[in-house]
Amino acid sequence: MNSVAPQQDVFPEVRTLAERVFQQLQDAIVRGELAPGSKITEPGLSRTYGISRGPLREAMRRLEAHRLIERVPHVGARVVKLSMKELLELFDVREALESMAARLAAEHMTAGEVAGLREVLAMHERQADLRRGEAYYQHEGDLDFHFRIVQGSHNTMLMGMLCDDLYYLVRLYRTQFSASGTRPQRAFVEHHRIVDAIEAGDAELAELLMRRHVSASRSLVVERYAASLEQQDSKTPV
Amino acid sequence: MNSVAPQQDVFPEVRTLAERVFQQLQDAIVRGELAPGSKITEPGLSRTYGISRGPLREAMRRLEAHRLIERVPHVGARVVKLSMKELLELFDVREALESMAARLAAEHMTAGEVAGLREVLAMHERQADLRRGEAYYQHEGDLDFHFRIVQGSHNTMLMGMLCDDLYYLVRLYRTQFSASGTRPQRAFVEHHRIVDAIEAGDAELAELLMRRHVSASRSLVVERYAASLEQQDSKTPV
DNA sequence: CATCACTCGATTGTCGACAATTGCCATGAA
DNA sequence: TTCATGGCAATTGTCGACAATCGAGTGATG
Repeated sequence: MNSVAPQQDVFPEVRTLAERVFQQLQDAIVRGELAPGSKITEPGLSRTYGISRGPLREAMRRLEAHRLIERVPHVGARVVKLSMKELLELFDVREALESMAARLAAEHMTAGEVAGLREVLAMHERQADLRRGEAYYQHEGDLDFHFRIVQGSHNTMLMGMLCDDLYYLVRLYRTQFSASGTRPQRAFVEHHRIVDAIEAGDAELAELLMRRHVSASRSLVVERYAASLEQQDSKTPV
Repeated sequence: MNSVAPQQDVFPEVRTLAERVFQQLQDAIVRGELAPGSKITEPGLSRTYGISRGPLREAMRRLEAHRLIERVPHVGARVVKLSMKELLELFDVREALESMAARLAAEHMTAGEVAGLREVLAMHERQADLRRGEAYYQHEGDLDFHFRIVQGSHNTMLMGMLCDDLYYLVRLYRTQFSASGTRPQRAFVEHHRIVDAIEAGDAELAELLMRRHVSASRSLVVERYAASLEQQDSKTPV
């Protein structure tokens, strides 16, 4: 159902321990239950998850490849901690990939998929009306929107890169920086215009709008960061 | 015994078995020594590389995350085999990421890096002059060119995605389809124009040119594929 | 002859133990 | 005090063995 929605603590129909602990760890990291930058030891995780180190290490290798943890041979592993530089890099990559996704979506999305996308949009608007400040649903909702467009591109490789890799990093960033409200009203307008372009089959416009959309998010992050720095400086003047 | 041709046997300064076998397998797959689509079994690889299954499985998990092998739980793993559809998907992703890379390179590349890039270009031209048809160096050279531009973007995440993931798939495709000559003369001209734009700091132009460059490669692949299909059809008319 | 159930060999999944390396801490000398 | 040094505990790397699962081949049955 909810494609990007957070997993509850049980992962059914997962046939192997390594797979389950991989998903559990991925979830724990993205939710911030494992603090960014914190060191994780194999005996520790082995105990908490009640499995041996074999499958655990396999799961960690996968997490490493997905850039959610960083390992140093013979030393250990720690949860990634996104710096502002890396966060901005992430936005550049998103801009490139998601604008391409929008373009392909405009070319390949079916009428049914477009309808589903509109439905998602309407639902999130209702939710945002209800709970104005609390932006949790807005969060997942925003990702859900992007998620659907990527699916609509019908490009398996693109889907893999964005949904399996980047979106987890985006969610990690959102918890790490506790970034709230992605400017709801503006974003909604932009979302609608993107869907309009997709529905019209206007690939170039969809691409351009998505590009601006992601770029605007990036600018907002930069803006806020600069503001927070300024505030910090005024607190510690000398 | 060694069904897989042994590497020049040593990857230096690699401190762990899992890391070494990962690189060896990656190399073997990309070079086609492990045939695309062929099944690989853990006991088999364990014997050929002389290690136990523990580190081997860790290496395989990483290869799986990098999309070089595909695994099915309790069944086994096989080397990926790029279909034409997936190959075209790969080109779309490359177009998105590399055009972004070119844009960022135009903004961030140092004079020294530009000079190095020009040097690479000149070297490949000399080599292409010498060995006209044999395009092996052209292959690696082409990737080298793109590789340097990605580096010039100074975007770590982008570098990771392209150099750690996509470029291995590109090389795999080149061996799998034994794709020769990437239209040397045309490509060289395009390469030079891209470097010109980068050196001039013209981000938009660099992006556009790179986009066209990748897109042209894609079109060429489509063209050749259509031609090969046609030929096949004429061979087996009924 | 086709189809289904079953058995068996092989492969994958998991575990606990052992070896190797690291980082910390105490001890001692300059 | 500061720095070097050596030992020690903890963690990581590797291995071999056992359990669980799959699928190919065999034979029985309609």
